[in-house]
Amino acid sequence: MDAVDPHDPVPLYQQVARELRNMIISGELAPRDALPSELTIQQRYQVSRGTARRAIEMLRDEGLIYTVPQRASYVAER
Amino acid sequence: MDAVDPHDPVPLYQQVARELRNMIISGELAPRDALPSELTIQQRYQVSRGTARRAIEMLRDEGLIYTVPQRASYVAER
DNA sequence: GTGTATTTGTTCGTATGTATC
DNA sequence: CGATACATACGAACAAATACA
Repeated sequence: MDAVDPHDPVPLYQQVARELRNMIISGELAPRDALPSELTIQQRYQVSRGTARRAIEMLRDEGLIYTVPQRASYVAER
Repeated sequence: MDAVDPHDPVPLYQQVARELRNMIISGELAPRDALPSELTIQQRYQVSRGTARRAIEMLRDEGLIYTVPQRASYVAER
C-alpha cells in the first residue's frame, strides 16, 4: 500500500500533507527540523511540484510548520 | 536565542553582519582593530565562508571597515 | 633564508525556495 | 506541468600574499 495513491479519491496534496504531518506528529521530524525539500517530496511521492507545494502550504496554514524564504520549511515549536 | 539563527527569515549574511556591526558600535572592536578572520566567523556562527565574506562585504559597503588583501579587515576610523 | 600556517581572493558546482511565463 | 531566472547558502579547490617560528 503506497503512502500516496493516485487511485485514492483523496486529493494527492492532502495525502502528501498527511504523510508529512505524520512524520511531525510521530516525532520523526522534531521542532526546528527542516522538512524534505519540494524536490525530495516530488520524487519520494511521485507528485508534481505544485502538489508538493500545496501540501506544504496546507501544513503551514495549520501552523505545523513555517517557511523561511529562500531556505527551507521547518517544523514549528510546540 | 542564538546570535545567528538559520530559522530566522533574515538572510544569514545579514545576521552575521549585524553581529559584527554591533561589536563595532559597542566599541568591543575599536578603530583599526582587526575583525575576526573569515575562518573564525565561519566557526563562531556556523556559516559557510561565502556567507562570512558576504557579511564582511556588507560592512565594507557601509564604510564601517576596510579590507587589506591577504591580511585582514579593520574597523574604519572616525 | 626557509618552510609552514594563516588569511584573503577567486572560481566552480550543488542545493534550496521564490517568482514568472 | 515544464522551463527559466533569481537570491540565498553551502562546500571544495586553488592562488596569492602575508605572518611567523
